[in-house]
Amino acid sequence: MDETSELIQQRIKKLEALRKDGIDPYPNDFRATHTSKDLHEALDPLSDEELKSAEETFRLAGRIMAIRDFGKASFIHIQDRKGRIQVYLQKDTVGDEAFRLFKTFDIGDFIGLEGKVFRTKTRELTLQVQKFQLLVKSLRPLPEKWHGLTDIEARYRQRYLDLIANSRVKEIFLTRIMTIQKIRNFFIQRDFLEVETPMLHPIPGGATAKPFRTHHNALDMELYLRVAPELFLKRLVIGGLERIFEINRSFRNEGVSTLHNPEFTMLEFYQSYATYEEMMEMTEELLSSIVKEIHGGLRLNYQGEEIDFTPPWRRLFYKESLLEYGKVDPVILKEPSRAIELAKRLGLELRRGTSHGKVLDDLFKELVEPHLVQPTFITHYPTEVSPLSRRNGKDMDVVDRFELFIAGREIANGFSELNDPVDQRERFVRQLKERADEADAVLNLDEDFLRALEFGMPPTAGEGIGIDRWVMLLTDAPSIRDVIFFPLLRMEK
RNA sequence: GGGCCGUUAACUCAGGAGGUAGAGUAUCUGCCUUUUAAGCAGAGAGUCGUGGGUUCGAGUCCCGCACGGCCCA
Repeated sequence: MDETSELIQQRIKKLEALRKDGIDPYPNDFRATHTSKDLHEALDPLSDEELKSAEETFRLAGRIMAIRDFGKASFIHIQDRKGRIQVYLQKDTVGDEAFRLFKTFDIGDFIGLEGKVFRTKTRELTLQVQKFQLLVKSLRPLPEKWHGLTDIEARYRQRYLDLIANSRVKEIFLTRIMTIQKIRNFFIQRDFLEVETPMLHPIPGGATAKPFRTHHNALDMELYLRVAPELFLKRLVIGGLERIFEINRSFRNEGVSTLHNPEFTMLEFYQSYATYEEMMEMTEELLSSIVKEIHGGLRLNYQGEEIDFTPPWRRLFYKESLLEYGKVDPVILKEPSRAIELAKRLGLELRRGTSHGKVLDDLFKELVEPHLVQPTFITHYPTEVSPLSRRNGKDMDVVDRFELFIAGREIANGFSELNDPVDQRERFVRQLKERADEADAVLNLDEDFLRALEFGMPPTAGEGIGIDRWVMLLTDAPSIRDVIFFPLLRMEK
């Protein structure tokens, strides 16, 4: 503890004085009957006469957020899990000794209250306290009442203070929580089962991202934190769980940015006897219903841009998007050398390789993605960059896959699943060859997954949705760190 | 990894051109029984992120480092 702080020293003295007077500064025997919200909802609509005749006694508990002291009476605001309410204490009502005790309380302390309700001259619903009890003595001063906590680093490191001081922050996280609940309900209603699959993977798969490495001591085994749950979820589909979803963490050992946190939450879902086209429709339904429930309509504002979620959303072939938004010469879609030429001219580094598909993908990220502000499905991706997707029946070089873009960023990725085990093996092998020159690539063929596929996977479509990014859109958050309680930061000092 | 910006009291912020640190909130003391950013009077509170350097003198200028933010890769 910061021993030099005068403010903390003062509060420790108060704590000692309480103990000396036989008062437990940390009791746990108070039970509230109501929350602040209960009172506001039930009593705000009442007339003054109705309120006066209400004889009910209420018990509330909360943290003291403001004190306005008048010598022989005090107004305070307390904050509980549902909000705030004003409280009035009078010396005459609570008694001299109790009032003296109350005067030692600080902003930040928790207090239990019992009393009746009235409305002040300024028409604020207020609890007139008859009895009260200290519930917790707080030893550190809270952030300032007016500006709150604005230091970004402090807000992330001490999220508890951010939550106490900035009501908007609590709203954002409530939206996140509600969103996940709605997603869960959406799938349960459609006869999907929520499952959990391993986060510790012997072979990282399901996405081409750098994994975190770890080690199991007893088994003396190298393990990786999963980069995606995909391959385990498909094993479950093979096992007969035809409709499943998982909402949980994946980990990617890559950069940190406003769109990337090393651990992030993904929804993945799989439905047998469905195609990527049905997945697109389900995505429209799912996401627009969430927007409607949270915003009351199908439009929302994200960082100054209005986004309209009214279905159906635009669908555009991958290559066409390069022509339309990227304004590229059509020859670039056919001639790998010309594509590389353009990429170099644009100053792209092409670190993922110079195959035609990879280069087109880099061009797509650079030229097309930023323009996809309204919800847009890009479809017909090159097979080369889609190792887990089923080939298109009419064109073997593209797959039955889509990615959903909103506000210039990828939100979802879905496809008809590749269930041809021979094709899957070939694509894995090709992937391993391409990555052989990457120093930190983990090169392993997931033989068990291939064996599982050989038993036969029903025709299935699957999809992943980045929950953090989706919540950013819903809450107008500019950084992914604003929607993750504890984003990864370097150690203090 | 590169560029730019930030780090001053518990919190929010000022500190011109280098001269030894300020305000508001919070805290403490006094007054005040319907206030709500309550009010009035007074007081205390600082390793100016950190380590060097320049200088008679550094919060301020220079260099390194740490942490954070934004942009780029």
